[in-house]
Amino acid sequence: MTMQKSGTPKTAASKRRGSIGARRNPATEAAILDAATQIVAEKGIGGLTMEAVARRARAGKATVYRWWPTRGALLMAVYHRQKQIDGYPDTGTLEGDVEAVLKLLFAHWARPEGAVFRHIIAAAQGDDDLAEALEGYRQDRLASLAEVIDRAALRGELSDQVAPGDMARAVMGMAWLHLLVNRLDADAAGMARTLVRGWTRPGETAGAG
Amino acid sequence: MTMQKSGTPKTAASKRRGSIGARRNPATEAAILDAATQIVAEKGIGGLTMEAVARRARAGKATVYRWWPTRGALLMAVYHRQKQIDGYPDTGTLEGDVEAVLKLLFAHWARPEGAVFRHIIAAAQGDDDLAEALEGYRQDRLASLAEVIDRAALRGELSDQVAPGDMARAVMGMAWLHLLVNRLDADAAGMARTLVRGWTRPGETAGAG
DNA sequence: CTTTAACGAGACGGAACGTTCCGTTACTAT
DNA sequence: ATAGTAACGGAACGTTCCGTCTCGTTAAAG
Repeated sequence: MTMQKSGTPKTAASKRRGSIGARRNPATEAAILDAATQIVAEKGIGGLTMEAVARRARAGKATVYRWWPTRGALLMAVYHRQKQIDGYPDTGTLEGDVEAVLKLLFAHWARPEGAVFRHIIAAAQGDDDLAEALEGYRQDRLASLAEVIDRAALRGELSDQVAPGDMARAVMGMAWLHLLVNRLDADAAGMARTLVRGWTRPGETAGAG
Repeated sequence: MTMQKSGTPKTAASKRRGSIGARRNPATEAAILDAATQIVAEKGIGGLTMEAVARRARAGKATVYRWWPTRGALLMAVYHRQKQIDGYPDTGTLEGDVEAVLKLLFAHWARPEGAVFRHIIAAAQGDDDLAEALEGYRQDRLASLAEVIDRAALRGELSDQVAPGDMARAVMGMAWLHLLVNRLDADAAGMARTLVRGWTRPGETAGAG
């Protein structure tokens, strides 16, 4: 008499993670995030379906949906899990700092797991919730860049002709552009030079009407 | 014996666009691109399914797929159809030109049809063919920016410390960033100033490393 | 012990996918 | 004139994924 229904092995604890009671199972959370990370790294965002994640994690779809109601939420969780770039190095000059920032970002994004971020930006274009989450994260990153710029200001290195906020956005824009067009191998030092130094000849500041 | 199958009105030419022989029907192409444009403008990229396009255009799905094998290809066609920004104005200064470029781009992207571009960038993140098409378009845009920068060089306005290619990419990055985070109302003049003028104090060029 | 909630598994209807037929149409080459 | 060719609208097909919903099981909380 086969008591169990279908393929429900009750033999060992090795399989079937199962509930640990009326509370969230950390092992399940980890398994789902692991699965999602692997899938994105292997097949890109196109392969990341809630079904595929549940399958690989040996989890029920309901469990996935319970904790991450949308694919965007799941993506964001995957990225947050591995973001640990919080401070940027202090090289002594603004240009050196900007170069270091760009190199750090490019190196991070070039990793298989780091590639998730471009898909987050992409998905945010059609997902308001994700767009909001991304905007929060972006402001956080801008604040980090502001610290770099503040340091330059304390050194007395900064011009008062341009707004620090725009400086941060220029760096971010340069970084995102190269991420989105898959040019993470570009010359970060040259970019930093272009951003930080003026484009016009020194002392000749052509005053715009 | 009912000769015609199902609902095949043979009464007038008013309905059923139909074939015009063994060649592509321009009316069909227009109808499909019109439908796609309308759908994106009305419901955003999320509503743009091949089925919906075929429905609205009163076209067969096979016809849509015949000419635009992927949604990305259709998106690109919609955008190409309405892109007519080819030259940028000559304001007399690099900073003025960059400001004009940014304002033109922001104004264009802010239009309901112009919003397609951000979805193209998004879709390109997971579609190699579209990514390639986007890259071609991007190079074309970079070339346009190069013209602006060349004009400044001819005026003798340009510094020789930074690469013109990086200048163009910095402008593009700034523009794309604001497109992708829905900040097309930002201060283009300030951005232009930040990009073109140096960030550091004039005459004090802090030599890095 | 009873209640509660998370767990794996999977059935369900719906939507869109991309493909494949069909019969019709009209240009094109013979 | 006649046959060949290819695009057209339309519809049906099987597949995949969606998000919701039940199950029976498990173990903490009360």
